[in-house]
Amino acid sequence: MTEVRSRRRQSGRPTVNDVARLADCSPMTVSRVINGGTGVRDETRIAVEAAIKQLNYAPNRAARSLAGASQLRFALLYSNPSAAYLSELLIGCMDAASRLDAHLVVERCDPERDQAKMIAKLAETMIDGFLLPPPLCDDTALLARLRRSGTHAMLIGPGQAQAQHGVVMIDDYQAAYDMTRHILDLGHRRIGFIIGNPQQSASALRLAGFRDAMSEGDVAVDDALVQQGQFTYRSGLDAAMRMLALPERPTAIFASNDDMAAGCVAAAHRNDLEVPRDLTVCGFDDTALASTIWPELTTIRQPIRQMAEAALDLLVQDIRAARNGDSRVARHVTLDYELVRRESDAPPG
Amino acid sequence: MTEVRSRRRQSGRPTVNDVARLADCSPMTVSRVINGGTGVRDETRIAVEAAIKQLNYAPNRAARSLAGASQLRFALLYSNPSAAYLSELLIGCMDAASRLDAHLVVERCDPERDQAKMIAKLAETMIDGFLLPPPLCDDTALLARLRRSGTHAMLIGPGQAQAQHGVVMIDDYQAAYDMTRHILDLGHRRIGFIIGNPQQSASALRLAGFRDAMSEGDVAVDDALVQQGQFTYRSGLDAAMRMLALPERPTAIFASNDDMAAGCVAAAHRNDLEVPRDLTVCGFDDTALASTIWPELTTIRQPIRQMAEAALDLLVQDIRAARNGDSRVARHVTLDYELVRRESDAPPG
DNA sequence: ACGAGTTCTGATAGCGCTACCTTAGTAACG
DNA sequence: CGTTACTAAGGTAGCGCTATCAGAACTCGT
Repeated sequence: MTEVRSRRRQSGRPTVNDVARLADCSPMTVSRVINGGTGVRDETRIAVEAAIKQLNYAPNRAARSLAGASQLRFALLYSNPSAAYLSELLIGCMDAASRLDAHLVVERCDPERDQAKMIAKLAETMIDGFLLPPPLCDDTALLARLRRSGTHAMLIGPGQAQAQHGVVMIDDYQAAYDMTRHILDLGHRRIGFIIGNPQQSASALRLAGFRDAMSEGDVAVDDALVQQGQFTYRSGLDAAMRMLALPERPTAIFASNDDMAAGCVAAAHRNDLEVPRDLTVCGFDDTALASTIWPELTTIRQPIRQMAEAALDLLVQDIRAARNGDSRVARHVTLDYELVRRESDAPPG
Repeated sequence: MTEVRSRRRQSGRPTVNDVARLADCSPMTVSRVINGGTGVRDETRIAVEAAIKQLNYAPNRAARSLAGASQLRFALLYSNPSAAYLSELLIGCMDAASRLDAHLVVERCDPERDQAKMIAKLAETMIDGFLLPPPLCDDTALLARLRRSGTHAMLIGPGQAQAQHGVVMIDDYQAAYDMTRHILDLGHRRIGFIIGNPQQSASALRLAGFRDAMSEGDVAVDDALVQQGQFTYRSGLDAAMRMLALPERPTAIFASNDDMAAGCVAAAHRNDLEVPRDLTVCGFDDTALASTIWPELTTIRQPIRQMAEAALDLLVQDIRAARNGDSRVARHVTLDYELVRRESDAPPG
C-alpha cells in the first residue's frame, strides 16, 4: 500500500528508511554503513551504498546530531590577524564545517594570556579539535600543551611537518626557490632577500629556497643583501633602506612576505627609485595588501581556502579514526602554490 | 518518583519538559513562548520566562530544526573583498549565526555576472535573507532585484537609510565631522579631503561631514584641496600628489578610507615629506592596512563585528515578524564609531 | 553434533522539539 | 440561555536518525 507520507515531511529528500527499503535491509544497517560500516557484511554494504547513490541520499544533520552522534566542535584559533589570511581561512573552514556538519568556534588566542583561557574553554565547551594557522602553528608551547591534553589539532601552513599533529602546508622552500628562479630569469644578479620572523619555521625554509636557487644559478649571495625582517611593513622598510644605502645596491628584492615587500616599495620611493623600473620587488603570500598597493606585487599565492578545507577534513578523519580505536596517525598534506605575476617585477634597467 | 533520566540524554542540559514542569504548564506552551509567544497569556509567559532563566535553558538546535522549525539560511554576499572588513564581518556573522542557529552561506557576488547566478541560488537553496556589506549595499540594481523577489535583506554600512530594506550603519557624516574637528583642533587650517567612490553613498556623507566641520570652524574650503578618489590606494596616491603639487600645499589630508590614506603617505614620502611631521594624514575604516603601514594611521573605526551581529539579529526578527503576518517593518540601527588616534597626525609644523 | 563464541542484522525506543488537532475556558451575540 | 466565536493551553504524534540490546546466522573447537 503506497501510503502518502506525512505532510510534516521536511522536504522531498530520501531518508534512511527509503534507502533501507531499496537495499532490502533495516534502517539500522543503513546507519551503520554510513558511519564507518563496521560489522556489516561486504555484500550488504555494497547494496546499501548502491541504494544511497541511486537515491542520492544524504543524511539529515539535525536528526543525526539529535540522535546522539553529536556534531564535532572545532576551534579555529588565530592570533596575528593578518586579515586577508584570516578571511580566506574562515571561508574555507566555514565551507568545510558546513559540509561536514561540524560546529566551528573562532577564537582569538594571543601569546600567553589566552592559552590558559583556551584550555578552560576546551574543558568547558568540549572542543574536539583545533585548527592552528600561523603563527600559532609554530608556537611550540601551545603545541606541546595540546599534545599533552590529548586533543587533536591540525596545523595550517607551518614551515615544517610536525610529528604529533596533522599538517596542511605548501612547500615554502620550493615556492621561494621558484620565485628566486623567476627573478634570476628576469636577468637580476644582485638580489636582496628579507628573512621573515625567525619564530616562524616557514622563514628558514623560504631563506633556504632562496639560497639554493641562487647557488644553482651560480650567483653568489652577498651577506649584506640578506637582511633579517619580522614580517612587518616596518621591518621590510628598514631592511630595504639598509640595502638601498649600500654602495652597490640590489636591483631586486625578494621579501618573505607581502607586508615587508610593501615596505620595500616605500623604501624604494624614498630613494627616488621607481618600482619596477629601478627595483624589482617580490613578496610572498598574496595577501590583500599585495594587490592594494601600487604597483601591485608579484608574489606567491597559497591556496588558503583549500588548505583550511583540507585541514578540517583531515581533522575529522583523524578524530573518527581515533574514536574507532585506530592508532592515531598524524597526517599531513602539501598543496600547490602559485606564482602570481603582477607589476612589481621587471628585468634590471 | 524521581526517575533517573535516560542515559542517552545528550548532556545535563535542561529541556522544554524541565521548563514546563517548573513553570507548571505543558512543553507546548514553553515552545510557544520561545517562538514568538503568540497566544500565550502574559501571566503564563512570565512564568515560563522565569523558569527558562532559572534553569538557564537554551533550546536544542538539532531538535528544533528536526521538528520542523527549519533553521533559517542566510547568504552573506560580498564583492570588493576588503579582506579586513570581510573577516570582521565573517566573525560577527558566524557568532550571530551560531547564536541564532542560522545557517550562513558566504558567497562572492561581483557586479553583473553573479547576480543572475545569485537569484538562481536563491531559488535553489532557499535563502531566507541576505546580508549586504558595502559596496553591495549601494548597488541599487541588486537592491531592487531583491525587493522585487520579496526576499529580506539587511544592508550593512550603507551611507544612508533605505526604505525597503533594513539597515545597520554608523553615522558617517558625524564621524567625518569629528575627524575633521580633530584635525582642526590640532591647529591645521589647510586641510585636504579625498572623496570616496561616488558609487557608495557613504562617500557623500563623509564629504558633507568634512565640509560642515570646516565651515563651523570658520575655515574656508579650498576646492583644489577636495579631490575625487575611488577608495583605492592608487587613487589616494594620485589625489595626494595633485594636492602636494599645489603652490600652497595642505598641512593635513583627510582621506575617506584607509587605502587612500595609505596612498597619501606614499605621496608624502615621494615629496620628501615626513608623516606626521610635515603632513598629517587621517583615514577612515580602520582596516588592517591602517595599522600595517608606518606610521600607523589615525582613523575611524567602525564596530564591524557588532554591525554584522546586529544585522543578523534584525534580519531574523524581520523574517519572523513577516511570517507571523506582521507588517514588514524595515528596521534600521545606528551604532557608534570610534576615532582611533595613532601616529599619523600632529600639529602643523 | 552441540554448546560457546563471534559476527551480523533487526526491533525497539528514544533524542528534544514543534505541527496539528482537540479541548477547556472565556467572551459575544441574538 | 444556548449558540457561535474566539483564545489559551494541552495531548499526540512524529521529524530522521542512532544506542541498545536481543536475536539470527555463522564460525569453531572438542
